[in-house]
Amino acid sequence: MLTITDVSRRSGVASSALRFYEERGLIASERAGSGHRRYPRSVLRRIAFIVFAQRIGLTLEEIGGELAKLPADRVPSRRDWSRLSGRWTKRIDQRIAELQRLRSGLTECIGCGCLSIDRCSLANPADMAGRKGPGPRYWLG
Amino acid sequence: MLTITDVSRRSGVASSALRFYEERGLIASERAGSGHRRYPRSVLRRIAFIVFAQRIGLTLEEIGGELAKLPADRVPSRRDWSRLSGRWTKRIDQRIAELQRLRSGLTECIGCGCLSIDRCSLANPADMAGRKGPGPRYWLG
DNA sequence: CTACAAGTTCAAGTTAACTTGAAGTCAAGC
DNA sequence: GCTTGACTTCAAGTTAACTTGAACTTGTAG
Repeated sequence: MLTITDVSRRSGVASSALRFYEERGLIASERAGSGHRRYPRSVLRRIAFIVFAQRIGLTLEEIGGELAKLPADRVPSRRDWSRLSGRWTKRIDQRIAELQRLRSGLTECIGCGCLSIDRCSLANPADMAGRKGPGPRYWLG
Repeated sequence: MLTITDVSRRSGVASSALRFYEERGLIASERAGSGHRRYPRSVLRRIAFIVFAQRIGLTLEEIGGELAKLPADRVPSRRDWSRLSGRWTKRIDQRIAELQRLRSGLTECIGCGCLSIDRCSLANPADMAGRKGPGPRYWLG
């Protein structure tokens, strides 16, 4: 069993953040007789996944929802993690696709010269995007 | 010259946000005799770039810094925007690279079976990353 | 036994990027 | 002239994800 400082050091996540995650139900701890937190090794993997997911762009709430799908009664198996992993990989691919779309918008609108005309959908997306809602949202879908 | 509501509708950015951007020096406006804001058409392009940059992941402060490099004395030319565009495209590529790194971490660490051993750099990055600083930062560089 | 480092809780502070509300001004239609 | 809607400023509120501080307890080294 690890102390909060052990976990903090090994995961790179501050103790205060670990307490915060616990409060939000993302991780759990047992308590020593003293009231001090004690963590099983498996918490490190859980935390690593939390950090991954954050970098992918998930909120703590979403992450909590995902982690809640893991079995509560046992240490998650490779298969369990694999399912999560798959969903998150999908998210990554979506985000990459969005970034590529943004890049196209950026280079095409410069390259094609449409920056010189007012009807350019970059400069003036409401005109082009129409039903997709107002504004640059056109590019953000 | 456009009113704030015109600009808001055409850009998809709320009036309150436009005032906020002005306060932060990201955009500018002239005033009608009444004190009401009046915007030149060119502000739409500027706002579109702001929205783009935000989706890329730049903070308003960074965006302000970039926009400050545009000429203040005239409406930016295609060449001016192109320079910005190039820098932001670079940012996009970096972010895509990071996401691909995250995806590798996610699938490799599941796929290779290292999730079953404690020395896995995903579950326990401090051990592997060493000098790169503590924790999952290893994957985030 | 005495330090003092590490842990605890709980409330309040922080930053980004806005939004909301209050209180008042301005413009257009009837 | 009056109402209504758009506009103004300025202060304060909001959400996420933590951090910091206060006040106090526990564990450990000498």
